[in-house]
Amino acid sequence: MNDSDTGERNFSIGELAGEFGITSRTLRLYEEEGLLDPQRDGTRRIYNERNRVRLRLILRGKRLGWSLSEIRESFDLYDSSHDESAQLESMLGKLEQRRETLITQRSDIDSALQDLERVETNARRALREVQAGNKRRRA
Amino acid sequence: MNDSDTGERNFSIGELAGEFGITSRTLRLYEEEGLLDPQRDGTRRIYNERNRVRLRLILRGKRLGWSLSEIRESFDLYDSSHDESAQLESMLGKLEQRRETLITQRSDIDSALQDLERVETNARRALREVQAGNKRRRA
DNA sequence: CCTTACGTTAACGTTAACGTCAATCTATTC
DNA sequence: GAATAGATTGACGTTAACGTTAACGTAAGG
Repeated sequence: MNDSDTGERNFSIGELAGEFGITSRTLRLYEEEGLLDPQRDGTRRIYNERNRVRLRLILRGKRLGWSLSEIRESFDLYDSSHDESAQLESMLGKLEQRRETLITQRSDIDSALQDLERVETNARRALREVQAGNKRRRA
Repeated sequence: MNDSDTGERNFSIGELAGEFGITSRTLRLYEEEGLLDPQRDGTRRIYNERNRVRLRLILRGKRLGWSLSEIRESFDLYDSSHDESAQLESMLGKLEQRRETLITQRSDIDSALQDLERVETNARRALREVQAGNKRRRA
């Protein structure tokens, strides 16, 4: 084991970037925006498994079209303190909001998929017809 | 019926913007980007039902995080000619790609919803505990 | 010791998706 | 007919999310 004593692997910024198909610049930006905070070896960034999980969450958020600040808010939501009831209630409200947008997003996806299938069957039919026409012309 | 002879209603840019919660600027931009092309009454834009349907599709795309050019590409895909088999095959490929990203997006949504539920039940539990503590303290 | 690879910060550049504002036109209303 | 409401084009401003470059440090290898 190259690292301290836990059975955990560590990663340089370049390794992590390569693995996830992003650039180092992007990782530094995410850190600047408070989405990641890797440890340091002197000045060098060291990423551990926990950081990788976070990164995966960030990228999932991006695939859903969230902005970096929306992603940060979701982290804040998840990490927020559980001691004041006012806090907890506002949190539950925000969670409910998120759920709603996720659900309309899912129904948007479903209708987009339906549209897609319509277009696809049309295209397949058209393709068969074109090919049939070609056969006749060659005969 | 205020308009020509078809039973269709027409809309000014302001009406349409108001109805969909966007600004006129946005509608003009979408037109500039080739996503909409309303008729004109002199210089004024006139939107019909067909334009509204398009707009709805645009906004659905936005909710899914698509860029305007991705949205335009999807329109191009839907409207593209059905006469050359090469065209049709490349089209089927692109459709397949779209389907894949939609499906990973949907599974992203599902896992995000699961995370959300975990956090929510935790928050509810914490809220009950806090409230129980308050009761005891008041007693 | 020199090169090469990889890292650092800082700063400026770029693109998309609008917002904002100015100058002007048109139709309606008092 | 003067004012008001909404429309037009054109241009410049703004923000987010990076890309790119400069200037520099550091560890490994030949």
